[in-house]
Amino acid sequence: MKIATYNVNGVNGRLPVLLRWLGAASPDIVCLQELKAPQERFPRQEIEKAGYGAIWHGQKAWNGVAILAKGVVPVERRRGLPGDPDHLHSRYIEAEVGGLIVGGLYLPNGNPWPGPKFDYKLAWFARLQRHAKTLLKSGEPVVLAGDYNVMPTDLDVYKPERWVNDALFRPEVRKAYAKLLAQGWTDALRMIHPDERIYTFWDYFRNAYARDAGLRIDHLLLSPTLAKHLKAANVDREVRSWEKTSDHAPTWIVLAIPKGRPPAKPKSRARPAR
DNA sequence: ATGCCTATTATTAATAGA
Repeated sequence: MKIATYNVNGVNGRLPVLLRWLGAASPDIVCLQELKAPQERFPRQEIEKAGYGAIWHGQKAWNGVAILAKGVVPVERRRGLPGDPDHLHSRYIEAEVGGLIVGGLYLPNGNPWPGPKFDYKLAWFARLQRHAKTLLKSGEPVVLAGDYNVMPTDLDVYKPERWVNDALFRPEVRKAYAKLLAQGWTDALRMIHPDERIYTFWDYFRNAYARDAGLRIDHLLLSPTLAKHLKAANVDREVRSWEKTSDHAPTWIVLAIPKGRPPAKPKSRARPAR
């Protein structure tokens, strides 16, 4: 079972790149971010033709998230996080796919710091933490995948000192990410590659990809029941070199579970005697 | 260094991204 996250940076503008990558990588489940398309302009037919069912939450010009699944339509569980005061930003969508719960997210960028956008990012992060805790407590197999807009550590930035006051690397944001992990989630890329410099994003500016001036900001977090089955994780970084490509590269994991046969929900230990 | 690139939306420029 291969699960990927990909910030496409415009699902219509990048459609040839998306379809080419889907054909080459053949993921079972994909979380997409930054559709940059209103609900009615999602390229459903082209994606269906490629063999994927889809649910999506669009928005005019900005944001937008989707979940694709090979051969099936994801069963939507929710869109938006509990406690969101406006629901104007399309940044979270959650579905059941083949017995797994998949949360696809696009965390706010938050620049500039300080300011209202940064405050919104922290507030959104807090809502994500609350919802993530609820998901963990359910004991279900869950993956939370998306563009978190945070580099968790120095190892995830080509030049940490240049980013210390950026909203993607501010201590408050890194702490929020660490606090989320401390609930019991596993950062899949880091589990497989504990010491490697791995990036998922390269700026369009300054020839960043050629210089490998990258950031690791796209993450797949696994609940304990899924983390046990993690077999591989990586970034399809060559996609970043394609024509008319996104500034992010697809990031993926492989779980050693048969498709549609998720690990059994752990039994409750404290079972009343009868 | 606050610009360099790229997309969307609405009219040739503004805004957001990270």
